[in-house]
Amino acid sequence: MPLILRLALPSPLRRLFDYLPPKGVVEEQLRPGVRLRVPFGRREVVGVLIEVARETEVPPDKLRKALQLLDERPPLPSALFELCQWSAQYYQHSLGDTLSWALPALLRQGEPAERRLQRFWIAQPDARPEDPRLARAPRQREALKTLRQHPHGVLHELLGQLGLVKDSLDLLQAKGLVTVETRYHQPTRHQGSWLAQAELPLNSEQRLAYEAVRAGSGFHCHLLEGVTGSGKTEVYLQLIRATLEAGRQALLLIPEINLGPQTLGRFEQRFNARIALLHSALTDRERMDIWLAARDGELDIVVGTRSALFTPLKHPGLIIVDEEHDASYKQQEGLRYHARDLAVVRARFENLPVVLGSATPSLESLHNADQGRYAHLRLSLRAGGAQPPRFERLDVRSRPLDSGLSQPLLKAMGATLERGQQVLVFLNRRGFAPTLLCHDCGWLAQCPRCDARMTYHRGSGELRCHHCDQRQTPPRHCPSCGKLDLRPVGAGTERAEERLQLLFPDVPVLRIDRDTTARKDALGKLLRTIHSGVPCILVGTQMLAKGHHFPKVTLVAVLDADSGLFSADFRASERMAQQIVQVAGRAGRAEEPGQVLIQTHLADHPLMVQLAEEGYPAFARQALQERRAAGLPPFAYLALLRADAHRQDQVENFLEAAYHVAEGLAVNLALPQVELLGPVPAPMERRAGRHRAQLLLQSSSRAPLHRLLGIWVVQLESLPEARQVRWSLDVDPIDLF
DNA sequence: AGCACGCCGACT
DNA sequence: GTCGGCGTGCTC
Repeated sequence: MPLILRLALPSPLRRLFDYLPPKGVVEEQLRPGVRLRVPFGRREVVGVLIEVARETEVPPDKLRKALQLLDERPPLPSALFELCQWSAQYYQHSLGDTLSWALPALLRQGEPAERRLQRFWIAQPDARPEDPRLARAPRQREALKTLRQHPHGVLHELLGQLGLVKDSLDLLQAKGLVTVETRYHQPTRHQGSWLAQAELPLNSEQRLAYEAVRAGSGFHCHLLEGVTGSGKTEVYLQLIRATLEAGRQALLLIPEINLGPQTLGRFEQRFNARIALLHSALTDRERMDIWLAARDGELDIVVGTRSALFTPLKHPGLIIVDEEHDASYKQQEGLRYHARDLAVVRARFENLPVVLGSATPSLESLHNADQGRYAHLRLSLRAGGAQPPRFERLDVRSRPLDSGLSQPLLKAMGATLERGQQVLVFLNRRGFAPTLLCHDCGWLAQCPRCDARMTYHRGSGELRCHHCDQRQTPPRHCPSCGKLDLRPVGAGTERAEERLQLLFPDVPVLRIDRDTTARKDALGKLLRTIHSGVPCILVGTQMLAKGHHFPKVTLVAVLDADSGLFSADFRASERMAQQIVQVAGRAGRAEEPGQVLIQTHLADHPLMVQLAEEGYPAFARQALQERRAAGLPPFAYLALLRADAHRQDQVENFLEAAYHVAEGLAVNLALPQVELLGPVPAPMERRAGRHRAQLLLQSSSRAPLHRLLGIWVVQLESLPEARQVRWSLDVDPIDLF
């Protein structure tokens, strides 16, 4: 019997494919984890060997021969390979596709798993621009000066960017003033201490947290709940220093915002270490070089967003997930993994400590801490004894609103500006107005492709759908009754900006949202104005809630907090509270506590009261109780089957069929814990011209749910109704849309 | 998911 | 006459 190679292939199909070995390849070379190029249908793909078997169910006429063995040894270390297998299983995703998400693009295209040697131009240490041989060679002199500013050398490909000309360098090389080195492109480190800069002293709470993480050995998980300004980052830095001293590598995950450069800067100042930042602008080659360097132990610290979780580490010592509550850790397509949850799984597999940090922890993590699964560490003291911001509910029931702004709020803003301080207005809604309304007949500007209103953008003079990016010029007459009285209703950031500029003509009003920061460095320019300290008003969306610090802002106004309290999504209130607290955290400085005014029509709502009067921890307690009472996560486990299609009946048929299969499984497998809710139309039934619906599975415990899911998805794949729809299964969905 | 095959509308 | 629309069938 010949050898049978069982491969995971980059395909959504949740099964392995069997092949015969390529010509001339012997059994010893076929180690699980190596890549092979194989014919697949009418194309060639790269697969990963899962196992070598002696027999196969596949009829011999279908069995094909693999084309080429691509690796001598498996490129993916076994710990990570196991993490991928676990993830594929947990998220009910195809293993081959899961591996594709984890491997650098070049590896899944079949490139050799080798780093690229590159040429670097380096000035000799004793080369001086004053060298007499350069007295009559001004261009060489300039080139040498430029090169001397780069002690690690300049990549050959980047010479042009620095205005360096190869001819000058060749001449300098001939004089022995410049050399070319061929080596890997990677950060370097000098001999000696890991610290390039002294550490800040830790306060008592920080020290406790630091020591708690250091005290354990092997896997343990810590929830570090630290209010803004309490110095979480310093704790991270010192934990990383201790990790480096132990000869190990650290992995830091950050949310998907532009905080990478800022974080990297801080790390580079602090450490004499080899640090890499994984960000979206990297080329495939750069990404693979970092991946390989980390795997081979040639990087000390890896910083990156969600997908960086899959970076292999030769000597892993610590994983930190910063802002662990942030929704960007959940991937919303393909393999729908949650990087925070997988970080904990990975730490368990690799026997490491993991730290989840946030000022506003997710209810999931708080619950895990309550259950004793995570150690709960708290940082409540602000640096320099700064006072926490004061929260005030501003009841706007029966108060007239002027472009979404109430009189008391405007008064408070005026007073703040008069004192020479800055005001931040938080409004999580872009555009001028959420919709256009005909005052005569009630017609609303509706997106033709979605069940949603179109937002009116005055700046660009168009109606835009924020769900499918449909754009059109607003009608002059009402399309329904022909009258001319079309009015923008409600207020977005654009309208708030315009109105505030009218009301406060003497101060700049800076709008910060996706529309005003689309151009490169537009955000940087706005931030520089803010940091110059002039009194001004910032109007912005959640972009303002993340990362930045505005010491001159002493008043934060939250305009539309209510939407979080009556949304259909059970997580809306948690998100709203996190956003409010995060925005509030941007404000204030040591001497001057910030003031936070929350405009609301629901001033008596228990969650609102808790948040404003007692802060986030009390809010979270209250919200957790409500979740428990309602049997919602984290007290229950969810899986959501989503489907969409051109025709509504196709979606219905598929979900009905899926329902019956699941119902049958629940009975046959005796899994009464698993409840089926639906199928129901999605909260937005039509989006981008497609009909959407979903089926929710809810269970009081995880094991029965997963038992059912594993069998269910395989059956869904072969359902004839499935061919007419696009469907996906979301395990632990974070939003039900 | 790709990719090809296959059968019906407006055009270089 | 053909280019190309997306239905449907398959991938060891």
